[in-house]
Amino acid sequence: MKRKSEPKPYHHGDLYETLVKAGTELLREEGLEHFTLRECARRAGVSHAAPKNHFASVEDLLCEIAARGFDQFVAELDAAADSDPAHSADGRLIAMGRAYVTFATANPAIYLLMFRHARAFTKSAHLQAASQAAWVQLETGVAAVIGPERDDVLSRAAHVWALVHGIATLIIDRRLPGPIDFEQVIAQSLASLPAAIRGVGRT
Amino acid sequence: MKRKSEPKPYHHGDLYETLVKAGTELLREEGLEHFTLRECARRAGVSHAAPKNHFASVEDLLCEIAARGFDQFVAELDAAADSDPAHSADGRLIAMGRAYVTFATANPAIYLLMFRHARAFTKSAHLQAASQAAWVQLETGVAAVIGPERDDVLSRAAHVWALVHGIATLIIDRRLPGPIDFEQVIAQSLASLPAAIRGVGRT
DNA sequence: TTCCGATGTTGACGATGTAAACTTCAAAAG
DNA sequence: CTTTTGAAGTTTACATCGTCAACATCGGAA
Repeated sequence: MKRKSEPKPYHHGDLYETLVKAGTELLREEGLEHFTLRECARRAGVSHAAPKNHFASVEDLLCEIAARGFDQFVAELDAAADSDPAHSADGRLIAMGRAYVTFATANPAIYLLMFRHARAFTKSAHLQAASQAAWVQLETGVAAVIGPERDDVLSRAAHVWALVHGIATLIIDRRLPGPIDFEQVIAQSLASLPAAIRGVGRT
Repeated sequence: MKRKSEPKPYHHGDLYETLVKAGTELLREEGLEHFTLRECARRAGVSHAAPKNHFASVEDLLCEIAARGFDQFVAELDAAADSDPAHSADGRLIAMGRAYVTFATANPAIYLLMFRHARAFTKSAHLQAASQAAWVQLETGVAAVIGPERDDVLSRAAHVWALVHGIATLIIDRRLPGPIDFEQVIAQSLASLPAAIRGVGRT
């Protein structure tokens, strides 16, 4: 038959994409703690063992979801950096930092999956590539701020990452005391960043 | 009988302490991901349902373990601050930051339980008190650096916390790229902290 | 000495991830 | 056009988990 030209190769729809989509929604709604392979199958309308044909384990499905999260993440940070009106290196880094925290708080469960979930990060080529791209992006931004000839680009990039990652996770986990103004924390922290990574006594 | 004078009130030993101890060891050995109430009971030598008499749920046991972790954590940070040779506010804050990261990397599973595990933090008075003490400790250190009359002590304290929390979690989760020198990251990040939270244009 | 209630055990329930055996069906092979 | 084949999906099963309820045990209060 094949009246539809979309990829519907076998009896059911293309379950792979359906599962990734259902898994992403489940993650957004219930969080990583309540993420369940059987619930993904339920939402996809198949039996609980059907995913086995497409994902060897629940980790494999999570890896694919995380990899797609990284793709979107990198794209949003790139867009933010380019939208900096002053087109200065400092402005680009700060804009990226803000976009970082914005992505994290807008997609908390996916962010935590991407940056916290420890397991099985070496098993997916897609995930490794996307994750690597994010790091290169950060390194480039830092090098532009402190100067590419510096020998501490790596550790300064780690400094930047730690700060925005810390802000993002503390907000997501609701660890900051009630009266704190998140916006003020973000603005102040990011504003201090270029000078901090440039180092006190250096150019 | 009671030949032993140690607290063995009923048929078995005092299971409460035994479970906390077994749970802490299990956490250190296997991590939060593989923490299991039944395994705690197994290690304590009791049946799988025995813990129910002392902890209503697995979360309750984790709360007690976390609370004790906070007690030790606060003590170590206090000791580190007092051991600063220069006795300067900056030096005390940096020493506390270093002790923070040291505690986290030395007790990764317990640290993650304390600062990451989202659930049920409002159910334990012990935990709430210990956690609050840690925050006050941080606020005091920050106020000493930037001046107690400043109106942004809260947000600057959040900045400091975010930085050390970010460093700690990135190291624990092995997210930093291989060639990075952790010690350099810690030293540089902490060194930049006093000036960063003092603000560029202020005293 | 008796009795009670806290403590611990046993067995059960539903949920999960995963494996194996079985079924279905589209497309390749003849 | 018929046959075969193997990927995709279903069913069943198993071990594990947290939690609950019914029962057993025994130290200390009455």
